[in-house]
Amino acid sequence: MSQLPTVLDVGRIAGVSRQTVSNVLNSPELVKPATRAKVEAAIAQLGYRPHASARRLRTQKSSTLGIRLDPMTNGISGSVLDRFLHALTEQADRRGLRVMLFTATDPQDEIRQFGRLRDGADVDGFVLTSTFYGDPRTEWLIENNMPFVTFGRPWGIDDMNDPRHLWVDVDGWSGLHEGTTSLLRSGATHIAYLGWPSPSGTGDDRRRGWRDAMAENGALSAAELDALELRTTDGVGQGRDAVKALLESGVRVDAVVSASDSLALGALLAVGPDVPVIGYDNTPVAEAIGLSSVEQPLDEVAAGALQLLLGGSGGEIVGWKSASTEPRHRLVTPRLITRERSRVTGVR
Amino acid sequence: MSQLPTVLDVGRIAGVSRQTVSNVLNSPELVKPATRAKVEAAIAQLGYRPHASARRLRTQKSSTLGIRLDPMTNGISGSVLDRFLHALTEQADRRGLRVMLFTATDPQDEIRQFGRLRDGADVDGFVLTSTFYGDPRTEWLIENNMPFVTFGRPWGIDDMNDPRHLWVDVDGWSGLHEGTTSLLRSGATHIAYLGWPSPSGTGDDRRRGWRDAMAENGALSAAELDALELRTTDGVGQGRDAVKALLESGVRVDAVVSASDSLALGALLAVGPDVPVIGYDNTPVAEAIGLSSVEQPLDEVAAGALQLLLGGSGGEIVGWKSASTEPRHRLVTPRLITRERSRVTGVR
DNA sequence: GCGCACTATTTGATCGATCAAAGTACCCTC
DNA sequence: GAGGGTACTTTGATCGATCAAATAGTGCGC
Repeated sequence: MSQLPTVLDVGRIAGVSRQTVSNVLNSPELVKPATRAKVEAAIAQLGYRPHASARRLRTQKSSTLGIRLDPMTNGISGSVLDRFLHALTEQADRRGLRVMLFTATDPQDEIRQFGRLRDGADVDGFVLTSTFYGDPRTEWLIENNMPFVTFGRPWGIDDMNDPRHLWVDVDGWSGLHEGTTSLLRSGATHIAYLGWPSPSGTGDDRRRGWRDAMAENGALSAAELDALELRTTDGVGQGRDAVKALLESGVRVDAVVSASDSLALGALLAVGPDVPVIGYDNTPVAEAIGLSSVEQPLDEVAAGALQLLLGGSGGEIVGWKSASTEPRHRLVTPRLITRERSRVTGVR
Repeated sequence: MSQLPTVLDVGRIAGVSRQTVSNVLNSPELVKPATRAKVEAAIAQLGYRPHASARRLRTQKSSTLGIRLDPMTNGISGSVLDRFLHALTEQADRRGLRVMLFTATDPQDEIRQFGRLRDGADVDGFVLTSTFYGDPRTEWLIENNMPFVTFGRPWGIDDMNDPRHLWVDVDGWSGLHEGTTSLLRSGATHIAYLGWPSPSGTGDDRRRGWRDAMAENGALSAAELDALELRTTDGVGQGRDAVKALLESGVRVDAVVSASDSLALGALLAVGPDVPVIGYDNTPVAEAIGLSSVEQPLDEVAAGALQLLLGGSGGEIVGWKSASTEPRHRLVTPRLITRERSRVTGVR
């Protein structure tokens, strides 16, 4: 087990000083091409890798992002965070960043973790998921000057355009608008919406997508739309019960669009195999069952998050203080995955 | 933005030297209680946190574990890794360890990443998932003296007792044995097994659980058992087709046990709502659909993995070179989650 | 041929912690 | 009271990199 090579060893072999080796790695434009080639050869020969901790100590940067792993198993939609995490890790890697995980029991605890990770120079930026009304976490991060980006819009009134709050989100409005429109085109007119109780930033956004598409179509009155609008907490059973109640009340339902695959699956159980249903998130369940669903382009979300955090300039995590011309947020458009027909029926 | 306090600042306030502060943190038993109290007060007063990178540079340890995030969206069972990851992060945190993610395109690439992360002192141990026959990764790690533990037994002939290979696994045999036995007790005799093609360490293990339970019961001959044994690649469609073919061949099937929830869901589609089916992994799909399934106790797996890696002694990641009396592996027993009845039928 | 600007490279200092070795008390024994 | 042990604390050196400033090397104008 020989010692790992250091900049000094590389310099010795290449016949230059340690600083020149450092420059080749960090500011190649300062080094004469011929010298650079020699150094690069020596690096390759020794298999040299910079010692990340030493670099961090000196630069006071970790090139690492922290992300909290959700405590609750999010049921069916848990895989969304999972896929996002994968996309984020992959893209971060490509930019020389690492991703470190942590857990927290509640927002207050999460803030404590922010502090710990920052003080230890473990991470120098955070990616937050599942933001909510009046989220104390973003406030803390802004006050403490920690770079961060959220996956999810800030849902407060003015926050959305706060230049200090970088965010990426998926345009749920567009997803449900597209889904609803596609059903309308196929001949359905009485399309129900199955979503979550207000206020829910994400939920209300998706609901408006359905409502606007229905309004554009013009076949139904506002009162009729109100009747087709269902709200319940997330879950297969809840979705099934809500739709079942709607049907029993005698309302005509040609199709259902919903705010999640869980609810959509519940709807499927209630309406039977012949009424189209569209879910949201395109989870493995949707694929397995043959349920149409709105897919969030998580690669794009991850790429956008990193781009905002890095401020376009390169490997440096700068947060919102990047050049003032940089955009502060990004809204990506989801796409509808259409599947043949559900294989689930309303047994029991 | 004042500078973060260092050991020196703490020492100044407490009226001791930097090393004493360090000792309070790392070897409190060396410090006189009265002194320790003063130092601890100073630490609290300043809100001091040790600088992780500086410590790592000096000790050449990172107190960080690396784990690869699976590149493929594992379909339905992806959530297993997800839940494991959460359990691991939480338990690691409790022991002062951090978890860092990385991705890789294939085993060879993963080995490259091992090297990068080790050389940069980013991590000092790895947790591997989804091991397979003749896995080159474990070999590399052993040769390069990197501590690691696998979630999954090494499936080579002699590897299972190799003292240098620490592993934790779930006793798939037991899971299927229990599932099969429970079905037998409820009156079924012709229970089919739906699993993956050999050789598959995990799959063959689960298959034996079924087979042994059936043999103990003694109602069927070996030839009859052979006829009830199905093997196909993982997937809902594949499972459905395999079971459908079996039924069409005229074989009697009272129930089905399977190696995964995906296959189980396929089986459900083929047999209809009145034949019991048991899946494996207890994924959100199983819960949503109302499918009985074998649940892996991932908290226990994570705890076991860390215990093996830390060798009982405390916060130090030592790998297999811990005290020779320590156990080298751990097999945890899954438990069967019984659900009322499937809600899925064989439409289309 | 002298000086100035500019480029390329090297040297000294430093980031914040821990290791190793060297003090400093204090107590005990013969 | 000299020597030796034990308990606690401090000092000097170091981990591997980068920053800041100093030094060599080069070209060019006049």
